Amino acid sequence: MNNAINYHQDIKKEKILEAAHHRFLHYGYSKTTMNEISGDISISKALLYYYFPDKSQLYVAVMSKVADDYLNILESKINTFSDLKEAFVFQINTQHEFILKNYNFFDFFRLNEQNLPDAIWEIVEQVHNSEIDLLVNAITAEVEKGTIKPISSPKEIIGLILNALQGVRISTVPFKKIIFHNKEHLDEIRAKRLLLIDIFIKGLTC
Amino acid sequence: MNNAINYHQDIKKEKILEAAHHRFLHYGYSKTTMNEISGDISISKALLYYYFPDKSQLYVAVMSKVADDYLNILESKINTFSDLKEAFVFQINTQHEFILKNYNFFDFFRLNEQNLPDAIWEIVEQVHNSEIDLLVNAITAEVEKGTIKPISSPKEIIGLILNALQGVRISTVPFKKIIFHNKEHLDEIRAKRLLLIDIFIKGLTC
DNA sequence: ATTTGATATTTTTGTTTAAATAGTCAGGTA
DNA sequence: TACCTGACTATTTAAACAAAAATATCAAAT
Repeated sequence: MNNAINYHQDIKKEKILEAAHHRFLHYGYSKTTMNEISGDISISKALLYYYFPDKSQLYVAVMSKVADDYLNILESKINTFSDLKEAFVFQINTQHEFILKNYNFFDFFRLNEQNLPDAIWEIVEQVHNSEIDLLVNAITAEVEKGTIKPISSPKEIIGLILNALQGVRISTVPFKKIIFHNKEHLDEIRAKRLLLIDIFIKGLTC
Repeated sequence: MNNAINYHQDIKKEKILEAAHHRFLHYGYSKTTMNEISGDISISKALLYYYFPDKSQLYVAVMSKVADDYLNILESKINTFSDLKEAFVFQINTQHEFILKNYNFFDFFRLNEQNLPDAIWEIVEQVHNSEIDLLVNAITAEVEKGTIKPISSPKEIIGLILNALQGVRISTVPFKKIIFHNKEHLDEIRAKRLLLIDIFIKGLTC
């Protein structure tokens, strides 16, 4: 019986999360109202508050679920690369697909535009750490193989390279007000990152 | 006589530019008033408008002067480097000192925070192009010497590397709301950039 | 244990008014 | 004629307040 109740609760929560995900993904945090979410699945707004304490925690729940998918992909692939470049290419491509699919949740620039709950930054950091782990693991393996020269602090170097990759922008106009990226922009950025990685790998090779 | 008049005008203009530079540097565009600038040099506000058509063009004039100093340094050094690394180290250090000295004018993040006149972006672009020229020149020389492997589009590669350097951030918290950088932050970023350049150079070397 | 309508509370938006600031101009001075 | 100013107007920003919208709560129903 307790199971049945929890099962029912879980289904309801799932439905809410799904509706919330849909709204947040398309309209962002501020431009989505609790009324709309409850309306989409034909429940009262009060019921939303029965399942989730407030809007910000609902958002975090949605974002956590999305992040979990990403974290699982990374975790399942860790330690499966035959070289460092393969690992980087995987990281770049996975992040690329992930952002294409979840633009409003993990596109860096959008995160800073909206006034999202502070709690999301822990999730962002967790994802970032997972990416670092994956790549540190790959680089360490290479060092042990002797194909990459020994590094005093692999974590620092990987962090630095990820920063550098993050810096890659679309060609026209060096900086200037950053506008939301569309698919073409993201594709261009991805291509440039892959180019950059080649140089990095070469630079780290013995 | 015409010369005398122009000479006098130039002195006055210079004085205004100096006062404006001081205010803009410390308080930024929006938080500096034309009253304050004129007050600082004990002239009427109307006189300001006699010499400069409006506030935004006064700002651009100040910024142009600052940029000119920078452009002159770059130009005087072009083609004087014995290798590519030296050129990159020079670019990083020069930019570093320049931003330390002129934070409100050329610190990227501050530029996007204030609502500056659009015309400044041309100046930013000009500076950026000058940096690219310097480095393209250095890399081309290296390719001709045979120390760096031939590159199909040097300008593109240099642009990419400058993007990457721009991406370098302070360690704590990967992204998160960008706050104005203090000297310690800028020093840390500079150190990391120098580290990164080593890898790049190695990656480009034959 | 779930669910809701009604209601309270907080935040956002819009409007008005006052103050601050940008910008103009007729006229003065050298 | 070139340079300069005080007094003025026009715009922009800020403050204060009301109205609307959104978040959040709760007593009562199932």
